Amino acid sequence: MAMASMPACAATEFVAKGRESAAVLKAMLGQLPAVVGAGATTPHGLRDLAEQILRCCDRALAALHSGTGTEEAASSSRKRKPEREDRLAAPPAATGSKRMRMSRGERGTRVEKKGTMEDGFIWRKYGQKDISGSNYPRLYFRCTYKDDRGCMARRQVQQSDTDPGVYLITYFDEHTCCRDDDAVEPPPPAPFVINFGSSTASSDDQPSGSPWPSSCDDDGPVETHTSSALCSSPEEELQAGTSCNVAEFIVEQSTPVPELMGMMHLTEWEWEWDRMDGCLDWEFGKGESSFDIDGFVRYDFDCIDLF
DNA sequence: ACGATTTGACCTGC
DNA sequence: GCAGGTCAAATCGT
Repeated sequence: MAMASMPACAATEFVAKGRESAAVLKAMLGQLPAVVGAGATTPHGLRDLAEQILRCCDRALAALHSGTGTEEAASSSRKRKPEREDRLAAPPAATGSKRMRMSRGERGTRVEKKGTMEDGFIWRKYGQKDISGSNYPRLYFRCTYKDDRGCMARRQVQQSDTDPGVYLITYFDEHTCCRDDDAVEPPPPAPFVINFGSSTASSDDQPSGSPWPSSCDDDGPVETHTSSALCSSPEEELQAGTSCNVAEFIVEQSTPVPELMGMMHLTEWEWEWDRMDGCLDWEFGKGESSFDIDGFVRYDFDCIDLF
């Protein structure tokens, strides 16, 4: 809750919102031909402009991100009380600093998922805590490959009080287990899952302990390209407004920060689509649109000065 | 036997 | 002192 480095944080939020607005604009422009009718003139200039705004915002975010990130890293190395000798004598730096980070409210990337808490990664539960004011405990997971590959990715999962079918997932750190050593063993391949319409039910069928989302079980590894298998690309899809309606997408997992984009091997347009999707939720969620709001991920940038 | 999960204790910031 | 995050021994499942 504490807003560390307030100015940068606020700037980040503003830029993020501006970027999302641009993404919405871009999406709306993309839909225009479908609305007006096939063959209608595409406002290329406007779309280019929107894309330009998006790029500028991305760069601004990246700049802010890196700047505050180093700031954060520097401040996180500040003094801390000595660990208890009888328990934590061996690795004081690692455990101590991490605990400090967490305790003082390290911000992660929050994602809301419906029906399942699976996201394609394999997690090991390491803790559970009852949270005051919440009906459900918070579950703490770390990457299964923490020991094998030193992957420090963590996540916290909490069932929504208002909608028990919704899991509020907060991601911390990035998956290094799937970034460098592809040669060793393919990482869990479906960090980004797009379900269609009835996905929620199949997700419910999924045993909660299973590491894979149901949509992965169908076709094996699923990446964002899955959507492009049905639609040549999300943007084209938006333009075409065909049967593969954006409104039918339920994006069940995403990490909006650029670092995670890299970690999930998203291409640029996937990233654009990813982000845009969230924006659509954010904007269209207000009312009149036909988008499936409930299923959409709600991005929460908080302050992107983590990592 | 081994790995994953549970759960109480511990640590830290507020 | 409290709440939240993590650790690690105990327990469970295979």
